[in-house]
Amino acid sequence: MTTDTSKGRAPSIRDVARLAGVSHQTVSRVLNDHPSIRDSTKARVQQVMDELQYRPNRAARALVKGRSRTIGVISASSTQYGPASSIAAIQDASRAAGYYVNTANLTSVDPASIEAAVEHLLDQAVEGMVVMAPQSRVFDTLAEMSLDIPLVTLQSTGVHRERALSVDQIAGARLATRHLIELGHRDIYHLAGPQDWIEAEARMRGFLEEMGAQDVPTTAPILGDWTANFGYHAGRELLRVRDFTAIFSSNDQMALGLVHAITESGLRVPQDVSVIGFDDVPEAAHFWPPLTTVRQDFPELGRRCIALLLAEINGEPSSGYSRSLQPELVVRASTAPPFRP
Amino acid sequence: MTTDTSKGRAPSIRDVARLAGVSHQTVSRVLNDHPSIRDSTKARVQQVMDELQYRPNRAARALVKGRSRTIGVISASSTQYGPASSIAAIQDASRAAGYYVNTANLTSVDPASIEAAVEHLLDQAVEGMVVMAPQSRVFDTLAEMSLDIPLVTLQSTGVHRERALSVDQIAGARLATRHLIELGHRDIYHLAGPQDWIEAEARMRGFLEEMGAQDVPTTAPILGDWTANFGYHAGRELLRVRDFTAIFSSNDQMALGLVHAITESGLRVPQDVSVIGFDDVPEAAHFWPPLTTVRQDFPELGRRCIALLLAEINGEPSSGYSRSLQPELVVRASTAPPFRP
DNA sequence: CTCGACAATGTGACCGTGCACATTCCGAGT
DNA sequence: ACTCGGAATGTGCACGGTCACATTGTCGAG
Repeated sequence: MTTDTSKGRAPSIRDVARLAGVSHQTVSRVLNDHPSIRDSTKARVQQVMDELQYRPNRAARALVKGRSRTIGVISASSTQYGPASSIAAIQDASRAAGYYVNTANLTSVDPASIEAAVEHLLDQAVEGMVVMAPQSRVFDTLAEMSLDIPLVTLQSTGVHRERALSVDQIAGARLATRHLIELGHRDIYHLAGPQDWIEAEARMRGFLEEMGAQDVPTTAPILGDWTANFGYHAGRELLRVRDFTAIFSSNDQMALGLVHAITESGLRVPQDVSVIGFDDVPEAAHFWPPLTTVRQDFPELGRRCIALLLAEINGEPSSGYSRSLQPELVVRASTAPPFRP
Repeated sequence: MTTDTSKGRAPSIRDVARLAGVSHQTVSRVLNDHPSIRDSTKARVQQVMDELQYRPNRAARALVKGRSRTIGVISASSTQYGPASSIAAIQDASRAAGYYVNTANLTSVDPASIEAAVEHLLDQAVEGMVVMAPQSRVFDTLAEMSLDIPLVTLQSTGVHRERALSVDQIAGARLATRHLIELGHRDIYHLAGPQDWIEAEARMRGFLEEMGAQDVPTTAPILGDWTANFGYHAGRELLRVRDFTAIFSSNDQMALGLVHAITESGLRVPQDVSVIGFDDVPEAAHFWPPLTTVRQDFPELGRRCIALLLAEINGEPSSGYSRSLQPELVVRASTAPPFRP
């Protein structure tokens, strides 16, 4: 007779049941904290489970319950500070809630690539999805696929049926712009992000709104690609004209490139040109000069995102969280009143 | 009679079988590309699958096969550029190979937290694990847990039984140190990472080795915490003595902080002090001055890691990959010959 | 014409867990 | 003593695939 669990397979509830002298169902009840189990029975079963190093089989449970306890994350640019912070928070929050997280990276934003990522997650039978791909095209593609699981998006406009959660980019951009105007600047450029990024568009809108509200004439924003490299080259280009005293960059990396170009040309930040960024990456405080910027709380975003998603998955009333987080102006040394000869 | 798939549950192979007029086993064979299936049959089945939007149930398959097709990643500091890049590459490579990835973050390095992360992944029945937590304590804890699944580690010494894969940190550190010595520096400080990080220790070793090999006397390295903030404060401290002409920082962030402190004190990089970093984060080229550093190919590391892990999972002969990647010196403007009065 | 080999397909059991529905046990109420 | 009811536990099946083992069909060799 088979005395041991030496069958190669991991022990199952029936193995536990046999050794504990109960039925497999009783073991199942112990696992699920059923109320009417005698304490002595429960203890005995649990002891056998420890001895056998029993571990419930998730696949079997998922099969019978029809639920995978897994959520999917679709993310572009997950190597960047902001998204990476949010993802880390999402993973922590999910794990705390007993959910597993499966991430699919988007290498490009063409529909085929997006569909592949979604299919990958659906194969996993994810119960919900978080989308952290800020290009508007992604959402168009997603909308066409008509998924029937809850969907929460970060960094989106939320024009489709999905729940959107984000830091208020427009408010942040207005904060940055107002700061420059209040310092006395009138000739302000905006170095924006890529046109099809929702966040880039929102920040640009905030910039234009605030400039309009304060009656400051504006020039057309420059469209960048988020990289320090682009900021550097845009800066060199801009310096050939030099009809400005301040630049609002749509993220910190491009601001870094701008400062690089400005410093290299012999001008000084902030005496000759003020530069303000967006995001407040951890290094921004140590750029030279330390960068004035707008801080976003990425981890909090990730946590709220999971709270919202899990609530929707479990059909709970939507939690009292506000859908929009407020960004915060961080004034450092890269902005100052304009020099007036 | 149940005409449709309107049972609420997703369609199963039996639903497909019924509509296609075959047995469920034939459907299973179509799914698994069994050779002896008539083309006409295969086409018919596939058509029904499309109509029903049939999607194989991973849980059921995992249950019967006893394999989850999932690998786990344990990672500390996943918000940093290096680890984040490797993780992204790991996810891409795994997806390409038909595997799913589950990530667990380490918020702290105490044994309880590590065990919790491992348990979380084990609950998922992962077939292999990647560990990207560079503190040596993590590996000690892991070794005690005696897992019986393949384990590949990045950034480790590989003294335990697991496979280790990493960029050759010692060689990189020697590269950086030699660069400074060749420029003519003799009074060189090393700002190291935290003592219990394997990489920090390796870089420190490389530094000391090269200094020794070139017969340059050394001072004791300073132990930092990787942050720009620490670099800044260490720099301020160091400047009170000023008995050096160059500093080799164990990563780019701390180098940034160093440069901040040096510049702030009125000295210039590289004329008065040369600074060299490690990692080559994308922004390093636009620090002021652009940072000389040592580049590591993080994505390649992730890819090789998965190649190695999957080979081990599938019992294949270990691939021809070398276990160690060579880093590369990137000379920019933050290093120069020392000023001699 | 028969037989065998192989291609094409079908049948039933099984993986580990949870659910619906028994069944047994035991004490309280009448 | 007898019924009743709820607590404690057991029985068998279902979930959606795959596997081992039939079963049938087809065709060429002897």
